[in-house]
Amino acid sequence: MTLQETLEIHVKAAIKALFNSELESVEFQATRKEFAGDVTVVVFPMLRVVKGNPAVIGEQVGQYLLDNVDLVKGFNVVKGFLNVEISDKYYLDFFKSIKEDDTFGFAKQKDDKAVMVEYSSPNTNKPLHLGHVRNVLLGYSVSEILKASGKKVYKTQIINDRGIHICKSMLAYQKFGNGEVPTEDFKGDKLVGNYYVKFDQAYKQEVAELVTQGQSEEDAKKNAPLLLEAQEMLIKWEAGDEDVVALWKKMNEWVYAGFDVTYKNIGVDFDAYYYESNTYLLGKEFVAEGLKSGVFEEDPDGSVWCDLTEDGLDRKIVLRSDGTAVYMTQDIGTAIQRIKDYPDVGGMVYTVGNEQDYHFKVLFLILKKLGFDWAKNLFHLSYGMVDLPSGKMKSREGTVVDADDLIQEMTDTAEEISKELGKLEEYDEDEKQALYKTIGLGALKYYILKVDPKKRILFDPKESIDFQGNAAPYIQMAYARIQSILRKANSTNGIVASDAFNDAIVLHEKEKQLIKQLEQFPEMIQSAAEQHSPALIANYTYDLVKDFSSFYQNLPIVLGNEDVNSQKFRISLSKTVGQTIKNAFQILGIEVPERM
RNA sequence: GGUCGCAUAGCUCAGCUGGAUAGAGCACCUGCCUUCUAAGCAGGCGGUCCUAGGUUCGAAUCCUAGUGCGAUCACCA
Repeated sequence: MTLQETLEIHVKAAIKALFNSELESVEFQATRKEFAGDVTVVVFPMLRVVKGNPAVIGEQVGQYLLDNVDLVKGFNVVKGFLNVEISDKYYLDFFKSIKEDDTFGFAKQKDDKAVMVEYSSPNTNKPLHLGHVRNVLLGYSVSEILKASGKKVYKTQIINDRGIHICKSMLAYQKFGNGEVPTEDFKGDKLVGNYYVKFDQAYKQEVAELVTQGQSEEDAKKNAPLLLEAQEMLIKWEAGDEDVVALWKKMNEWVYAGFDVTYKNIGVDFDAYYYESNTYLLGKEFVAEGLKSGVFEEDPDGSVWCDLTEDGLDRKIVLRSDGTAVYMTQDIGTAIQRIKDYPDVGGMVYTVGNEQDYHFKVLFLILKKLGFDWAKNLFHLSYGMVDLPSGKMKSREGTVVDADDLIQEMTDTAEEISKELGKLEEYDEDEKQALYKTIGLGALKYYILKVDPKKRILFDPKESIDFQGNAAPYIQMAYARIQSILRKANSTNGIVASDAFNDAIVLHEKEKQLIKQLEQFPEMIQSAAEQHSPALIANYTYDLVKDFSSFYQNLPIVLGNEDVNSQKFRISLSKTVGQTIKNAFQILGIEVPERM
């Protein structure tokens, strides 16, 4: 039971005993640091049940708690706020109960339904950029947070491997490729992306020529020979043309190999892959079923629609008049297929940008109408775009921040800073490189994850990502320091963190603050899971580390600490804080270094 | 035009179900490295919480209207 739960019972009992009234709930908050006390009971809401002066009621309740509850050792009332002081013993007992738990904060897996989390979901015609990075980091972290909250999780993606976009790259490759193949220094996704850009350049040139020949720009865009050729290619692909399919397979394989390197670089993984080239057919089957059951309706031209006007939305097309699938078709198919493949899945999370809010609203509604009971457990993890100062990133125009390049730049920056600080001299080259990556990548991940997912991020490549203050390296530094302290303690006088300390500890304010902060961690994971927000974990970790840094700079832990019992306690406390930092960063997907 | 989202310090962001004098980091200014790592600590400066109404004992938080920015409303994905 948490401290608040315990106190809630007693406050209710107090109101019952003193005023013979029933309290629905009790409102708590942390006591502000200018007042004495640890937990504050807000008296105002009680006035609905108990009439009287809030200050007087606060006094009476406080006195009751002091008389009847062991862990309460004092109180004071300021206006309508009852500040309750909690005994050190409570905090020490709590700390003892968690200090040897390396999985502190993580809930035991509950035996309920699994969640499938979709993220990344790239097109196969271009490399991953900063926008994908936000998607991938969010999806991965939310998956890990859900796991830590006690859920079983499958990570998945839908790969948009067919369509006009990949045909454009293919066509450009056919025309200008001269048999170029990926090399170790030039990944396949980059290669294919280059031909996508080349297509666009050549296409624009054609359009311009047509316009000088007198066509309107609108017509020219439709009539440019390259576009017509690409569309022809798509038709051939759908018809199963051997040459086209062979080229499509070859180029997609190049892209997948390139993506794998990037994912590995970022440090994310997947449990299941779905390909649009498979699922769009599936969607058609379910559309046919929905047509029979009356969820969908067919127009005279043969197109199939879902009428959502009664739900305040529009009519939505689910099949074109020529019988081909649209985006919605395949998403319906994919969702149903996933549940068939993983029957233990009871809900899904889609990590997709907020430009598709409407699409998912419609998708979820259609799945509900089709009668799937799991449709009520679908969640669109909608996040804001990552924009540049110049505006939106556009792959075609080459105005993107490439994922691989960005990671390399962050690693290089970490190296520069480390050298400036002149640390790491005694490290060998491999260790150094690994550390630069840990710090650089950590800084990038933290920078993105600490922001509320639904807010958009403006990324200015000229302004460097922070390595100080509310940033990953600050937190990693604290972790490394703690490991250093543990080594020091062991080498100085043989104390290890698991050594028992006795109860003759009088908690220093900074020690108590740390324990209070630790106490928050499990519920922080639960609310981060409920809200699908890694930002909560990031900000929590920062607060914990700030408290630790203050503790570390103001109190002697090993050296200069005469009291062996206190040494043991502080070492143990440091170790547990370190473990909590590690656990928190693990679910953000950020590594911590043993030294830095 | 309809719908959805966002708006807090010069900049980047916290602020949970309404609660005490709105908090951090960066930047700027002061101190602190011959004890465990200064990517740090201690402190200072900095606010019309977009505007106007409303609900409430109490509003950055909830409601209404407006302003600004973004997204979306395709037989594109």
